[in-house]
Order: sequence, then C-alpha cells, then structure tokens
Amino acid sequence: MKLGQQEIVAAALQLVDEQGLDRLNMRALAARLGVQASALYWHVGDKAELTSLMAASFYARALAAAPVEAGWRAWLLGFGHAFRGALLAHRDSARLCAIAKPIGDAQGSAERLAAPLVRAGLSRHAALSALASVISLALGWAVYEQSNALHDHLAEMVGFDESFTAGLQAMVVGFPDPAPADRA
Amino acid sequence: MKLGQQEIVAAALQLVDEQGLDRLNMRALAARLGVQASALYWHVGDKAELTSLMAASFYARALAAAPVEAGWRAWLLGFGHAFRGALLAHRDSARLCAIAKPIGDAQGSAERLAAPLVRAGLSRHAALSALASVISLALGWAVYEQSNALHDHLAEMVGFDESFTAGLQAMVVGFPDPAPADRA
DNA sequence: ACCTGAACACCGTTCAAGT
DNA sequence: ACCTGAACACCGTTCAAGT
Repeated sequence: MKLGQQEIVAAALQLVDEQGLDRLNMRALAARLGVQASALYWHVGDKAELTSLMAASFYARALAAAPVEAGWRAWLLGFGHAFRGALLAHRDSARLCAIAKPIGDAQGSAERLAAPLVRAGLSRHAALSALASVISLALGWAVYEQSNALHDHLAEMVGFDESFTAGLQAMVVGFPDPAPADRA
Repeated sequence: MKLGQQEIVAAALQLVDEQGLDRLNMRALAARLGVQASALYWHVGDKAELTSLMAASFYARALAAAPVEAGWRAWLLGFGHAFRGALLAHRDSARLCAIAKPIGDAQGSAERLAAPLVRAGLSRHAALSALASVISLALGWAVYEQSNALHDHLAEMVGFDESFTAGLQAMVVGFPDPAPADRA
C-alpha cells in the first residue's frame, strides 16, 4: 500500500479515536504506517496541515450527509444534525476543529457549504450567517460533550442529544423569513 | 510581588494576548515572572491546570457581567453577549476553552451559572439545556472568529457581531415558554 | 514554604544520504 | 519520487538541593 495524504489522514483519525488527541504525534503515526516520522513530511508538510485535513474531513462528511433538496429551514436542521453526527463519530473531533487552522480556500469552502441555502432562496449573506450559527452551535456542543470528565457528570443532567436538538430547533425556527427584497 | 496562582494566570493571559496560544510555554511564562520554569509547578501542578484556570476566568467574567435580575430570555441574551465579550477580550480564548479540561467542580459551576435562570422561572433541566446552547453558540462563533486567517476573509462577508446576535436572538426567541407543569 | 539548577523523556522538524 | 537515519531545538516535568 502506497503512502499518501489519504492514508495518513485516515491513520491519524484512527489513532486519535483509539488514543485521544494528545497522543497524536508524528512518530506514533509514522509507526502505525510502518514508516519513519520524517517520511510523513513528504506528503503533509506540517502537523498543522495534518490536523486541518482531519478537520476538513468532518465538514466534507457533513455536507455529504446533508439533505439534497429541501426548504432552507429543513436543510439547516439536516445539516446541523449531519455535522454533529460527523463530529460525534470521532473522538476529540471538536477540539481538533478548534485547533485546525483554516486550510486552502476557506472562502470557497464556505460558499460551497452555503450554496444549498442560496438555492433554497436565502441571500448569500443570510445563508452564510445562518450556516455559521448552526456550525458554531454544533461545534460548541461537541466541545463540551467530548470533554471527557464533563461527559460523565452532565450526560444525565442534560441529555446532550435532546438539548442540542432543542437549541438547534429554536434557532432555526427563530431565523426570520427572507425579506422580499432579499430574494434571489 | 509574591508569586501565586493569580499572578501566574494573569501573566499567562497577557502572554497569550501578545504572542498567541502556541507560544505559551512554561519557560517563557516563568521568564516573564522573573522565575525559573520549575517554580511554577509549586503553584500550578500542571500546564493543563493552568489552561483550565485561564478558561475558568472567562466564565467568571461573563457571569459577573451578566444582567442581575431579568426575565429568563433577557438574562440568556445578556449572558450570551457577556460570554462572547469575555472571549473576544482575549486572544485565542476560544481555543483555550476547547482545550481546557474541566476543572474542580464542574457540576457546581454549572448549577451556579444556571441559578439566575432557575430564579427566573425555568426548570433546572430547561435552564441547563438553554444555557449550554447559548454557551456553545458563543464559543463556536469565537472559534471561527479567532481563527486568524479566517478572520480576514470572513469579516466583511458576514459581520461577526450582527450574525452572532441574529443567531442568539433567533435561538432565545425560539425556546419555548416553560410548560405549566415545569414551573418551580 | 518556596525557589534554583540540572537533568530526562519526548516531540516537531530538517536534511543529507540512500534507492 | 519517496524514504531512512541521524541530528537539533524545544518543551513539559521531576527532583535533589538550596534558603
């Protein structure tokens, strides 16, 4: 099996899932791939770039899992749950996203994410704004939810899933309908 | 000036404000305090504990800046803005909160934060749930907002303040009134 | 009680050298 | 083009020793 960015990112995610984010280091990752640590730098350039790639995979998976065509409210709800799902599928994913410095064309990715909302009738500004709020909400929840020690105490107290859903629902319902002048 | 947790945390926040989170290390921090790195371990125990203390200072400041008595919606809005303000007052604060492992009595702090909401008529569960959503939203926004490279691109595209306010407003308005059976 | 000085283990990264 | 081996700088942490 040849070594490439794909395999490296996959192995890194696997390593984090098993050992946690603070056990992710270039030597351990290289060992898992049967290679020397310095070999990774041919494919990745930087540990920061590696974490950015890992974070990007969450967004990509969320977008893929989001509803295809729907009203903008339904799409926002769907995407919110999809992004949350993508995060919860991996250990320490939220911390990973928080650490990750934005990669490549952040501008472009944002537009691509917002495109379904624009197609559904929101202005570019309203779409980006609402999307950022939904992403922020999901990311923030995941941060606290994955904070290991917190998890035990708060799981029973609050019920992460229902509470997140309640917050998301409230927010999306609360977003105003696009003003007539704001239509495409 | 004697060395204590207070001064260490303050100096650490100052250092991060000036140099950024990834330049925060025990040696630089010690040097700033005119002391040896190993001396810090008498007062702090751990770098993780230090970051937790730093993160805790944000929550404390937000609680202090929140409205004293108000309806639960108004209090939530006020606290949301206060927490956001506390985060934006320091560089890399959101990443700091994401990294920080919960300190001491997370249970107790959560209750203390939620107390004003309970006094305003929400059930304990509804209060914790709503509060967590507001905190998550503010934290999530701050993560993206402080992501240096992102800041430049997105600042004009979205308008962080208005968009955060819109999301917060929508969410708080969208929270249902407490059911009669759910009253204190 | 509080701090110094020196050390240890670990980690990101580089680079000449190999194939 | 892709990887090894060895090295460098840096950092968290410990601990005996000082005062």
